Amino acid sequence: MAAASDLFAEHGYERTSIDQIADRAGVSKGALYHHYRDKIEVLAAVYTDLCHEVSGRLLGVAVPGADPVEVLKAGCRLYLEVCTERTYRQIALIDAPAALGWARWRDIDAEDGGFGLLRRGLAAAASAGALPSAAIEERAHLLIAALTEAALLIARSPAPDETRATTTALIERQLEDSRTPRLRAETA
Amino acid sequence: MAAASDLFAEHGYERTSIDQIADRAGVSKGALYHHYRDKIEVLAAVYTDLCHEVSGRLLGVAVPGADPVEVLKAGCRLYLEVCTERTYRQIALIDAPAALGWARWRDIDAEDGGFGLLRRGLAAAASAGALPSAAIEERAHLLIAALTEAALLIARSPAPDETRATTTALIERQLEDSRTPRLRAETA
DNA sequence: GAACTTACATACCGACGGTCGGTTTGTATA
DNA sequence: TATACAAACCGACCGTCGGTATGTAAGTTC
Repeated sequence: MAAASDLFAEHGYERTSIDQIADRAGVSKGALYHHYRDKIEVLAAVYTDLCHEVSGRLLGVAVPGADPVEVLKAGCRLYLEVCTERTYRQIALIDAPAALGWARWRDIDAEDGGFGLLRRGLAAAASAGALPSAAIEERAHLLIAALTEAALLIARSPAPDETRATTTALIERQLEDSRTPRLRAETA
Repeated sequence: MAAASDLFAEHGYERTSIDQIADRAGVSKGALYHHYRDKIEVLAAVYTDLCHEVSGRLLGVAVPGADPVEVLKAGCRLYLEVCTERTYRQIALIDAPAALGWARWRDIDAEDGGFGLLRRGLAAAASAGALPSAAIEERAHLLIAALTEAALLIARSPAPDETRATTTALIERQLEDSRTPRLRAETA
């Protein structure tokens, strides 16, 4: 797994051969195929692992009691930072969707990764009355897609810091705009 | 090109072999490689063509003199319909980004496809004062990413019409929210 | 200790992308 | 019509790579 992760991150999934992974791991091809049905399952395992790791890091920003929309914003900021790390970008943003297919990619992310947290975050904000409770699933999809796009845009930008600031502001603005309007009495 | 387009649309890029394309086109492999440097260039050509075609269709919604934001909304609605067509979905949304890479995918779309129109539409809306003129490039990216995600979500949805309505509403709402606030005197 | 499972290793297969030497067809010139 | 050259085209061949078949040594169970 570590060997595969390294090679995928460095050369991409397609350009990494099963033999290379086996060699790096110090085992034979047969051993590898004993543990994984095929190459794609290796990627699925590596990606799932990565999702777990990122989930752990993202959970750090969830301060209980805080404004749920602010928590979401903080999560988005941190996620964008994670997205710029080479390993996550290559494996989770580029290879996984291409090789696993969009559906499975999102499913794994929803189960074990940041997408799942995002959905729960939106649901929490909705049940706290801060966001509309309608179309949470769809909102989550549009948001994660925007974050992913922003990450790739930042990665290619000649001025990454600036691009990050701009896109972050746009996304946070979107979150702010979608707040449920408060009654005047509630507005402190 | 037509042969390749059909096969890609039906079986996907990876699962289509050069020999199949050549056979279907009634030429030899050598002839094919005489016209295209490698397999990826065949996809690039097919995708570029597809972008042109879609651009033409999208241009139909641009009514001169209309509210630029409304034009954008209409364009988004039409684009979402295009996205649900099998050929466009498979080639432009699934295979092209995976095989060409995100950067080249967006570049072609920006040059010849809907993404270019979107950018110009946002720019037009900005210069008409309807949208902020800042961060147009980034806005365009976030919007096209949302549209793409919505398209794939719709394609997988058990209730596609409903999902399309929901996502369309969310995206139009976003556009509406990002209007530059008008002075009170201007608001008819 | 026989039957069986697990965990590997090695040799091998078929498909596929891409190359290359060579042939045919088209075209400009004399 | 003959010559020269280029563009279009053919199909056999090669290397790589994902995946499989076969073999084997070390437990585990009864």
